[in-house]
Amino acid sequence: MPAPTSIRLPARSSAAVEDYLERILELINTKGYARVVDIAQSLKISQASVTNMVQRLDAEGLLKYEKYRGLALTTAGEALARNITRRHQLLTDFLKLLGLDDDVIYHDVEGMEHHISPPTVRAIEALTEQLQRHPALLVKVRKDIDEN
Amino acid sequence: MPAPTSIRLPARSSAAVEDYLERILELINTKGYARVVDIAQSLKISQASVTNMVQRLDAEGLLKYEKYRGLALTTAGEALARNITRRHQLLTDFLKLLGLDDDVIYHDVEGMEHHISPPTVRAIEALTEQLQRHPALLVKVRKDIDEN
DNA sequence: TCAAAAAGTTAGCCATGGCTAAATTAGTTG
DNA sequence: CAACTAATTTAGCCATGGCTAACTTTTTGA
Repeated sequence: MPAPTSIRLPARSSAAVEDYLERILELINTKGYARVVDIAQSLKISQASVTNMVQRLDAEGLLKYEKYRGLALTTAGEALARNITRRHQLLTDFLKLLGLDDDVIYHDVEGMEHHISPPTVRAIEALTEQLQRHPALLVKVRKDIDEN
Repeated sequence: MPAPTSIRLPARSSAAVEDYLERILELINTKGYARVVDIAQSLKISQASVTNMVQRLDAEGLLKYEKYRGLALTTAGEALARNITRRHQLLTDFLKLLGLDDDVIYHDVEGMEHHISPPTVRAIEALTEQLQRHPALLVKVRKDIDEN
């Protein structure tokens, strides 16, 4: 049997699952761990809700959870979380390029990110790259926005 | 009292409410009316669910509904529906410009449209206009996409 | 006109993903 | 090491927005 060349991602995750995974990865990256209380504070939801979801994510194989102890992302969970994070960052960069306010960007990305398919991600990626090479066009866009 | 110069839009609508209003306006524009059965078929949900929501939209003042008879958007409902439709069309046009497939566009717009605030709408509008004046840049973007 | 079909409604159910309150476990500290 | 505190878990609830099945109203056509 040949070595696997890619990681199998779960079929389709809900927006809630994606939000949890994204935040868990971020906590692990910044604090080194992600406790229930940390996740709850970060997502501004109750600890009870977090416990529930964490148990579900364990059942789905996206993380390993030991009751009262702690959790760690599985390979699949981490791969998924990285994908989600990359998409989030790309969208944020793109809207930033257009000159939008940080709070607007935060709000809109938070809502949109779960609904953008890989082809659209690639398209926005390509567009962002080209826009960065055409500052003059961006200047015009920002001026148009301000004039409204 | 001076004449009102603008229509008061409801505070904030759920994604479901927005989907209903958008589809109802579309049906009225194309068929001249929007029956429960039409809405149900168009949104691919049951007639029972539509009846429920239509009664709720009536209670919220977004449309006038007469049991067993029919419905008509109120001024507020139509204004909201037009806004939603305009945002939907703008997003579709934008993604089309990037060269994405119609089914991808349909899927992504359907998901994203409810999460994009007015400033971002304006920004994408301005960007779309500028991109239309720079076909060369769009060609490059589409080439980048294809190369991936 | 009147019976069958189509449309609409109601009742009751389900899943998702929140919540609070109360119970339990783990960690800390005098 | 006991007791207090913080963290976690459980139980039970709620809202949203779907569903099916059964019933009612409206429309249609022989």
